Amino acid sequence: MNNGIQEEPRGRRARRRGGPGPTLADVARLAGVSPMTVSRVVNDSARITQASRDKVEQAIRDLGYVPNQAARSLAGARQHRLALVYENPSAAFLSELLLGCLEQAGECDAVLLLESFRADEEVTDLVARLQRHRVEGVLLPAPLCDDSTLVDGLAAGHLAVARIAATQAMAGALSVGMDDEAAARDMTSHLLALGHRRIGFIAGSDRFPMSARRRAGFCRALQQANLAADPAMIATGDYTFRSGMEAAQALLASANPPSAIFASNDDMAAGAMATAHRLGLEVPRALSICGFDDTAMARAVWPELTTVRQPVSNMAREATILLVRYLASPAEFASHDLPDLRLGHEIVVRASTTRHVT
Amino acid sequence: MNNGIQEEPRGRRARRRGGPGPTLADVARLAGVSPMTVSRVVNDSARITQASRDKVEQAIRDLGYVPNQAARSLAGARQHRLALVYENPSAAFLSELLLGCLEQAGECDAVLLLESFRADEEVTDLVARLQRHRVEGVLLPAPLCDDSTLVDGLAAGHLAVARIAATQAMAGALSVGMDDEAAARDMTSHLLALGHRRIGFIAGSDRFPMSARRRAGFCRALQQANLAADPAMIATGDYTFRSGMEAAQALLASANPPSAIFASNDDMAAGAMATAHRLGLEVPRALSICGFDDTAMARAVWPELTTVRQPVSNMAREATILLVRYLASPAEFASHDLPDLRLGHEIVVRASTTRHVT
DNA sequence: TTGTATGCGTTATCAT
DNA sequence: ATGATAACGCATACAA
Repeated sequence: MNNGIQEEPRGRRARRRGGPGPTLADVARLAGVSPMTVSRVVNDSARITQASRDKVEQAIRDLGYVPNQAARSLAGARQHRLALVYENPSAAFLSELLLGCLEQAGECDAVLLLESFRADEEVTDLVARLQRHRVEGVLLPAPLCDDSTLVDGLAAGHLAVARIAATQAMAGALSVGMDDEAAARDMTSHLLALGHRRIGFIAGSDRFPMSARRRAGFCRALQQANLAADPAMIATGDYTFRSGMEAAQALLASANPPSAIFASNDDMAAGAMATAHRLGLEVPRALSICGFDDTAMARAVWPELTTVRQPVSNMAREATILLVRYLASPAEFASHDLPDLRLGHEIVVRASTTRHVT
Repeated sequence: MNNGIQEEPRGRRARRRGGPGPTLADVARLAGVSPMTVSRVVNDSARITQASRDKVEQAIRDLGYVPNQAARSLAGARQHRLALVYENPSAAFLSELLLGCLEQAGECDAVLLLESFRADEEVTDLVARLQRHRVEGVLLPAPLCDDSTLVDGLAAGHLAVARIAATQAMAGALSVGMDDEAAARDMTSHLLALGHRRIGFIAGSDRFPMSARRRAGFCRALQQANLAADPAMIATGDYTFRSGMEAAQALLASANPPSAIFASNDDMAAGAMATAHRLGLEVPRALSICGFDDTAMARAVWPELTTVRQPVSNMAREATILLVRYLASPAEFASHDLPDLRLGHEIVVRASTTRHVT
C-alpha cells in the first residue's frame, strides 16, 4: 500500500548498515505494528494478543530476522558476564565442558569469557583481571574447583562461583557434580549381576575426596549383596596408568585372585589391562575390567572399557544456568547453603566385561 | 575543578547503566579531550599528537577503562563473524583448538560462533544456519576439513573457509597444517641417531592422504641414512589401538625383528606397546616405540611415549588470522591459489625410546 | 494491550 | 589534528 514513502532518509542510513540483516523495525513495518510490539514478542513478555503475535512471528519468518546481540546488550538487556577459568588447555573433558557452557551461556543471554589460571599464579591477579573485564560470575571446573584458597579468593572479590564436576559441596559456592558413590555402587552391581563374586578394586589416592566416595560405593554394593569386602581385594593407585598396572599385579598375585577388577579411573583400568595381557590373561574371558570417567582412553584400548560416563555437558549447562540465576536474583538463594546439584551418571557397557562362568 | 555540575541527569542515567564501568566519555572528560579523540587513540588510528595520546592513555589507565564490545560493534566497527564448525564435541584436540581460535578471534576483533555438524546432515542445512547468523567465514578443523563436498558447499554459499590441521591444500580454501612428511622424517632420524638400524613402521590406512605422507617421511629418512627400506618392516593399521597390537605382532614375528617401532599415531603405538608387554619385551630396553600426534594417550601409557607434537594452538590461531585477513581484503589473495601454511612440529622425547645397544 | 520517546557506548561523517 | 553530530538496533520507562 504505502511502500515507497520515506525512502529518502534510507539513503544516508544505508551507508552505515553493517550486515544486510533485517532489523526489528523492518519486522514491525512488515507486520504493521510498532517496533515495541515486535520486541515484546521476541522476548515473549506477556500481554500480547494472539493476533499481533501471529503477525509478528510470520514477519520474522519471512524476513529471517535474527536479533542483533550487540544492540540488545547495549540497550540494557541485562546480560551477565561470566568467565570460565581453566588450568589445563588440553584436559580431556575441557572441550565438552566448554561447548556446554558456551551454548548454555548463549541461551541464557550471558557472555562467556575465557581466562586461564596457572596454579603458581596469585589469586589476586586473577581476580583483578576478572574485575577489569567486568566479570560477575566464574565457572570453575575440576580440578581447580577443589582449591578452596581459589574459591575463597574469588568470593572475596565479590565474584559468584559455580563449581563444575566437584566431588562435594563447598561453602560459599554453587556446585554441580555427579554422585561418585552411587556410580561406583552401580558399576559394582553391574559386575555382581554378571556373576562376579570376587571383585578387585583399585582405589585412588586418599588425597582426593573422590577416592573415598568411589571406594565407599564399591563397598556398599558388596554389602548389599551380602558379600564381605576382603581387604586383599582393595589396592590403591594414584590415578596413573602405571599405578593401575602395579595395583592389578598385586590383586592378581593373591592366593584367591579376582575374576573382575574395577578401577577408580580409566587410566588405571587400562594399566590393569596391560598387566592382564602381560600375565596371559585374556580380557574379558579370564578377567573382566572396568573403569571410571569414560575418557578417550576407554575407547582407545582393546577390548574397549566398560566404564562410568560423567554427564560433563549437562554439568556444564546446569552450572551455567545456576550461576546466571544466582546473579539475576541472589535473594532466591540462602546465602550460606548454596545448591549442590548431583546429576545422574551412566554405565557404559563395552567389551571389557562379561559374564563370569565358574 | 568543575566536578559536581551536571549531576542531575546522571540520576536518570544511572538506572540503565549496565556495569559500573567507565565509558569512553568518562575517559575523554578526565583527559580533557573529546570522545572522538579517545576513540582514535584506542583504535590507534593515525594523526594524533603524542601529547593527546599520552593524556588519553594515562586517563585510560587511571580509570581502568575497557571498551564496550557491544557498543563498538553496533556503531559499525567492522567486526567479522566467524563460525567454528565441529563434528565431535569430545575430540581430544578440540579444546586446544577452540581456545586458540577463541582467543585469536578476540584479538582480531572478530566474533566466533560455534556450530556443530553431523556427517549425516545436509550441507545446505548447515549453510543456511550459518547464513542466518550472518557468518562470513568458517573455521573447519580436521577431520571435517578433508570433506571436499562440505568445503565446496560452504564456498557455494559464499562463505570463506579456513581449514585447520589439513594434510594438504585444497582448492578454494585457506589451509593450515603441519608437514607430516618432515615430522615423520625427523622422528625416524631421532631413532637412527639413537643407533637403531632396523626400524619397524606401522602405517595408517591408505584412505587418508596423511598416511602416505608419514610413510614417505619414514622412507626418506632411511634413504638419507643409506638404509634399504625392508618391506617386511612396514605394516599397516587403521589408527586404532587394536590394529597397532596386530601390526606390532607381525613386525616382531619377523625372522629379523626390529629394535624400534614407529607408529603413525599414538593409539597404534600404545597398541604396539601392549603387544611388546605381552611378548615379554621390555620397553624401551628391548624395544623402543614411538608414536605421532601427542594425544592424551601418549602420556597415559607407561612408559610414556616419545611422539610428534602437532602445533594445534598455533594452527588454530594462524587459521583465524588468515581467515580474518581474507575477509578484510579478499583482493590480497590470488583467488585460485590460496595460502597453505605449514607450521613446525616438535619431537617430544619421553621414556619409550632409548639408545640401541648391540 | 500497544505505542512514543529516549538513551545505551561507540564510530562514521563531516566540519573546523 | 580535533571536535560536533548523527546514527547503529534495541529495550526501558512511561503515556495512552
